[in-house]
Amino acid sequence: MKKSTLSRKQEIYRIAAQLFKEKGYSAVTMRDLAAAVGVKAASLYNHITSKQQILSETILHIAEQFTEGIEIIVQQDVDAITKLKEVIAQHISLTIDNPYGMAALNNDWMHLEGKLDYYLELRTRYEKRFRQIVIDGKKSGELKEVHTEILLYSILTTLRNLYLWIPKKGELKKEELIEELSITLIQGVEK
Amino acid sequence: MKKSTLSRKQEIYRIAAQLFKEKGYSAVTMRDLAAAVGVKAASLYNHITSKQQILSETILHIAEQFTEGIEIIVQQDVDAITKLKEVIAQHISLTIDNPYGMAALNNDWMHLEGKLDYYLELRTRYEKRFRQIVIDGKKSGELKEVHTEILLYSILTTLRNLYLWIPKKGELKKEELIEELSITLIQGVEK
DNA sequence: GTCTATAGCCGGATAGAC
DNA sequence: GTCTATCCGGCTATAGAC
Repeated sequence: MKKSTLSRKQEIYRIAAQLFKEKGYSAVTMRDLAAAVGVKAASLYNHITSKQQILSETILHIAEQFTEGIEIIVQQDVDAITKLKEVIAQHISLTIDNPYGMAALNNDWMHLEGKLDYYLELRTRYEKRFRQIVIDGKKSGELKEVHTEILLYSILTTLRNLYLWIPKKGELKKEELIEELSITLIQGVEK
Repeated sequence: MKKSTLSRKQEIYRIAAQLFKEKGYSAVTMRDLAAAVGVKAASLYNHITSKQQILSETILHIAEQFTEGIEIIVQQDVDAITKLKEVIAQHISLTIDNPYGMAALNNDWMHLEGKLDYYLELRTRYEKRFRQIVIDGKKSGELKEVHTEILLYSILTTLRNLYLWIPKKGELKKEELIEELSITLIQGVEK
């Protein structure tokens, strides 16, 4: 049946992403992956077409979600702080959904072979939307007059690396995390 | 002369760190490194002992600087906000000194073979000192009552990834960067 | 101190039996 | 759909000529 084939493929993708997070794409061998799945390396090829395709689908699926998401956020008729909070919430949601994929997105994008340009285009578009929110927020007086790129990258870096510690904080509810992280990133930590 | 041998070795280390930043340790071959240096792969071994040692020395040298630095900072008799600013300044200084080494420290530590445990010990010690500054700051009322780990990791992640964009911002002076980043991370971005 | 040649091993992927 | 066997190329590192 198609369903069982699909879930077998997805299981391989899921385990691959975990291994990619631990050692990076280049250091994970098909023999490693096969052992983690519980088969021999040759058997993987009944379900997948190549190692490269695992990486490519994993990364691009998430990158598309991010770029589509922020394009919806920027179009809304709300203030910049609200948009920033929605961006933070989107990062938290997507990271909770797929922390291992987030690791691949962050660390292994340069190993994309055929679709590197497409990935870079998605990332550039994402950063452009994010930057526009910051610029608008400074113009409207909602945000401080700090250097745009510093503000942009300091927030974005924290969000992009959430996968490093979110899995450990299973006890923290998603809504609490959004609230606390919004305070930390937007209002600062000083009382 | 010893001096020229040393600088040849250091040149190889420097170029290796640049390649490690671009593709990651595992994806950089000794042939890649040799080509970037301008010799054949076999010739590298007159100056270095192994690929692994390049990684190991690069990472541990920086990790030791961080851990030694924060141990001096925490011992000072100043308030928590001042200590936080000094930690930020240390990250900026060490990143400007060696941005490519910072990339290896962040992304390739898991490929350390013999000295992984030592690295992890240094990192744990560093995070422990940083956490203590946060806890003290909350106790003294200087810092908000947000979740300690959220505050810790959101600041630490931004600092650890400075190497990603600091090289591009060559026009920004170090003191300005320290000032602006301190504002962004500590006081927040909302006006 | 750099080179060519190569040892010895491991990589992704395929062929074909079951 | 999984297996064994294998292709073929690339990997780190060494040997030894120059």
